[in-house]
Amino acid sequence: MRRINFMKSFYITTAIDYANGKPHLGHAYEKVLTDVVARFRRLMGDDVYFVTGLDEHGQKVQQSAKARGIEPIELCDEAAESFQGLCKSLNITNDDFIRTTEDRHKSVVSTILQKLFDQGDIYKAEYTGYYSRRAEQFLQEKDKNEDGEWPEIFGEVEEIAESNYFFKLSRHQDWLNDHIKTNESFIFPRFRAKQVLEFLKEPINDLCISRPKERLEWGIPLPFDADYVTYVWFDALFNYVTAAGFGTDEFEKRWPADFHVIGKDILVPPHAVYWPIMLKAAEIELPKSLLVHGWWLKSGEKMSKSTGTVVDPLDLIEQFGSDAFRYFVTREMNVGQDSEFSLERYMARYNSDLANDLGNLLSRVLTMLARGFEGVIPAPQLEETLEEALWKGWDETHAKVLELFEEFQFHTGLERIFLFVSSINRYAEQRAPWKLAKSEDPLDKQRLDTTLFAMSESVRLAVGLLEPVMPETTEKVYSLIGYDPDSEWKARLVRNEKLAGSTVGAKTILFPKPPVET
RNA sequence: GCCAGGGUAGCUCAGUGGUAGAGCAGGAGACUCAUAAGCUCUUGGUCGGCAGUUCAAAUCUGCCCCUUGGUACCA
Repeated sequence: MRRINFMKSFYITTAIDYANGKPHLGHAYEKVLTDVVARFRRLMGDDVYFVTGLDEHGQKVQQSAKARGIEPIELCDEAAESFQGLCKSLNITNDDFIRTTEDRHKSVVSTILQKLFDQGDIYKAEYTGYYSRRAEQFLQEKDKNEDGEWPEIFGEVEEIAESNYFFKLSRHQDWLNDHIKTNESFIFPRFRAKQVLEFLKEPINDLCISRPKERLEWGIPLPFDADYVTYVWFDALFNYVTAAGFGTDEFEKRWPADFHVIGKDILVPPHAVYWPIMLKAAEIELPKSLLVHGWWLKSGEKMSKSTGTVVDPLDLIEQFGSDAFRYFVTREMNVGQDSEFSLERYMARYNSDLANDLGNLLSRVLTMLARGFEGVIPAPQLEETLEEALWKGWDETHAKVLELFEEFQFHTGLERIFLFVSSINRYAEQRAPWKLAKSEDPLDKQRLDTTLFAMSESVRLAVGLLEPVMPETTEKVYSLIGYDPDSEWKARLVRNEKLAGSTVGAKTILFPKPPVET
């Protein structure tokens, strides 16, 4: 008898990136966003399973490999290394990295395709269109010039007929329409669902899912016709199911996915139309939710004033650390909307929030403790109005930020956290421990102890809340203030007096500022 | 064309019916523990435009303008 008392995983995925390309800001953002959600859920106690990966088949990969005189798989291996390197440099906590050329995936795709073929969801038909031999692809009306001619780059264009396999989409159109209407949480942000419903108002055509092998070899063969490979969507989308362990015991623990994190460009039709219908036809449960993010605008186009060279946003990871990068993209992007990337904004956030407010605060605390307390955090002696206000501020921040993070409002959540950091700096000014230290009054001595404790404790709390976004910083600060994070996250976010008696580390510059450009 | 998002202080953005907000940038000041950081005060907006609903609108309705994206077998 099978035991059913397992805990359902929180299964979250990114879209898989196409192997014929280099990592850019958009890839980096999607991984960071997903990782922030994954870390947040993990800290909240969920059993998180997080997968990202690479989409490796298709015509462009085949063409690029051919142009370089290498095998397609060699090109994919390079890309896999490159994208996995990106994950590593961003501190991404994915549990798996799926590649669509892996046997486990080919096997799943074959199984599904055969099932759908057997039950009549896939049929063969002839397709007529304009074909460019040079580009090795069929062209669309929109590919034409304004004068109605085919552009030069396509060379000779001829109208040809080709037999292909098609997947029946339309039979589930009404069902999908109903599903999206009734499941409010299926698409986040909600307004994106309107676009899908709009799309579904018109009758949808069936989806061409194959390419003849004579045109495309680099793909998964159709199990029921060796002359064809499957093309794009069955190959790419089913990665989510493969990675969840379809066909193994793990599958029922992980599936359905809690979130597919995707860009707005692949919502309609792939993830919101093809994917649900494919799953419905295959009799597999639907993912619970699609988390749709916007785009970074003008990425990589900003010029450095001093050198005149283009700044690659990804260079900033190495230059200022992964936490700074993660902070920037999470703080600036309102999930669902677009945001503009610029070096100026980046440096403003880095200098102002990270270096001046947070990093400098830690410096002051460590210096004062080293100077007057031999590096040991004193116990609090009293609680006056200023302390009460500080802790009240924390309670409000803590509650509100968790609420915002639950709703993916990371940008506002981070804003709240840094408002709290500011309040610690304000508290320090009001208490002025550097003045208290010079007083002979015993009450002032009590206040001094209290102040240093309160500053240390509030910094501990603030960086604790930052952990999903800035895990390295959290760890580093914990270590510097002599805090052992042995309890679970929720408990660590509650104020206590355990820091009293801790020995702190030497003064450390968390976020060094770059030399001022002149 | 149609559909959707955005249009709030110089910049980036919060704010869904009740006297316009934050951060950054700019200006002034006091302080000195600190990464010339932090703190206090301050300049700055007829909330894209025009109508309408309402005792009251950035917030609801209509039209228009600008901008981003989608408009399928394209990754």
